[in-house]
Amino acid sequence: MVEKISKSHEDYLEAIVELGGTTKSAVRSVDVAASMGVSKASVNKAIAVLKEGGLLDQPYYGDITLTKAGFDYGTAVLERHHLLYTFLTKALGIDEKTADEEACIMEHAISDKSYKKWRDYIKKLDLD
Amino acid sequence: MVEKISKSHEDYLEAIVELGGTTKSAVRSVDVAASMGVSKASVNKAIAVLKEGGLLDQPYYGDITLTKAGFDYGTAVLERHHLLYTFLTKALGIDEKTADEEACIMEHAISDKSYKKWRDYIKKLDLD
DNA sequence: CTAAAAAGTTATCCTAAACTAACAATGTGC
DNA sequence: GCACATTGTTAGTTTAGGATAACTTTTTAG
Repeated sequence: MVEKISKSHEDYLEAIVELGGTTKSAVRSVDVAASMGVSKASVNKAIAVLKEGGLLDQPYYGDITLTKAGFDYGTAVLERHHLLYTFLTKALGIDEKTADEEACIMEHAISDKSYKKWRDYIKKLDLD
Repeated sequence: MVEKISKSHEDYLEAIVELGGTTKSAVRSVDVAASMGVSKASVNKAIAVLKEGGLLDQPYYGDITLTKAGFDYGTAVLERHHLLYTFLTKALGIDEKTADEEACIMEHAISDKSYKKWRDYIKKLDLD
């Protein structure tokens, strides 16, 4: 059973996965900060919490690697984002910038059970 | 042009409309608190900000009435909620409780332009 | 190999949004 | 019409999540 974390922390995990972070491939704090548009101090604080929760590792002054749990969590958020983005752009015809912004908020709303239904529904639409 | 307000304040306006608040029909603070599951102190503080923003009126120790702008804003949020709820339950087959919870988050993500596209899309589905 | 740049850390502060508790105003039942 | 319950207000506290600034550590250029 995965512990539920805040939207903000979900965003951090998502960004790390998007930057190529895995259990093997490390990511730098400064890149997370740049990609999210937040200060490195904010990243540092979020990292401490996620580390505490067993979602990632970071040695003192070192780079960030995800744990299995952290990678799975971040990947799940990213998948929801992609799914919603596809639906908003392809099914509804919303422009890319708007779709991305709106997917960013909606991605935090979708439970595992709902995600599967969304996925099946979109698969049936057979978009492009 | 409508001023964008916080998700939290959108929730207050939505709740007031849901309780029957209009420019004519007043709503009591205590009912807003009960329906949202927050303290009356929290309602009081939110009301002060919404009043400041011209979205509602409340005399000292009096009931809440919405302004035209406040009613329109609250109604718009509520419409998005209903639309999403319908989509989640009817199109995706998500259970009512989950759909309501997830619509509560997603409703804050949808811009005016996107709302129209969602509405047209769902109309075409011809649900129930 | 060392000076400077870059990256990570820490301390402190700010804001939004909630809470509790105490107080003030209003409304109701007898 | 007064006592008491209900409702609204205010003050002070907490927590999450951001920021800046100063400092430490690491990396890199020459």
